[in-house]
Amino acid sequence: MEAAQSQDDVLYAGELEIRPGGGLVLAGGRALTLSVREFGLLVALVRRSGRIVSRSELYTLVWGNELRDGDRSIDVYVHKLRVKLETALPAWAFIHTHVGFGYRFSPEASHVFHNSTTSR
Amino acid sequence: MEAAQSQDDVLYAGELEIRPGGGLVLAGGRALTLSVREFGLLVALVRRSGRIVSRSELYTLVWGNELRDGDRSIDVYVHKLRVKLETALPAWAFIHTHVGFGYRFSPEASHVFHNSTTSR
DNA sequence: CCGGTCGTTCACACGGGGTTCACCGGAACG
DNA sequence: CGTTCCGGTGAACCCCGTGTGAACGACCGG
Repeated sequence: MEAAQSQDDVLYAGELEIRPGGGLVLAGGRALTLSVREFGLLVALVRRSGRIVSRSELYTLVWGNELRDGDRSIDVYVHKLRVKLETALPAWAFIHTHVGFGYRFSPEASHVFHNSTTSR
Repeated sequence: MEAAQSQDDVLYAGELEIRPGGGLVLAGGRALTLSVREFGLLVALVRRSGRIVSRSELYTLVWGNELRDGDRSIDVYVHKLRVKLETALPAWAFIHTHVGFGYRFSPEASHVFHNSTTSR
């Protein structure tokens, strides 16, 4: 499980502000509603920003025990997280898949179709 | 197969930064998306920088068994790697062919057409 | 009880990855 | 030169890893 951190440290990642001690996530100033698992997963990823984290490591960090073969919980929760993050901040992509390796957290501009700002 | 290395050693080669334990490659600071095979091949080559590595040795290192006669996997994956590396760092050539012998990894300035910086 | 949320699991869809094949051009060789 | 060998390259193919919607049961507050 995640090592306990001081109650008042704050993580920043792009437009995100995360208070691991308070269970709070602000996306562009607005609060996100995350479940316990979603929040734990996000914190685990953010604390390892830029690195690829394997599924089994993520599972151990957030769920607290070993990832069983065939368990898809990680995939499902990554998806739930992505949906909420993208809903809040459509212009950004945060969680990147590295097939065969795991997931990497890094705020990057999403490849939005170039509706040129001058369109129409 | 590759000998296990400490999880946090880092290989540098020109503009490349490679974390064998983390499955991550940074090219000029930006993360590259490599498949498992591509990554293994790159690591094997970088760990032998400057030396010529035969196809069969590469195959044994990355695939874990003997290279069968007529198997072109190495060629294909060298090509895939080259494409991704060149896309990320057009000014550099990393993997050099030695016909009849194998491949040699070495970051060298590529012979780019001198589009003078004053072009356009 | 009743409705809602949450975590887990399942089923199916989908795309990326690994392998193989075919074709091509260049190099080496006689 | 003509032939042969070797590596480069694009593409077809199938499988597996991942994405995704939904069902299900546990739990909780009202």
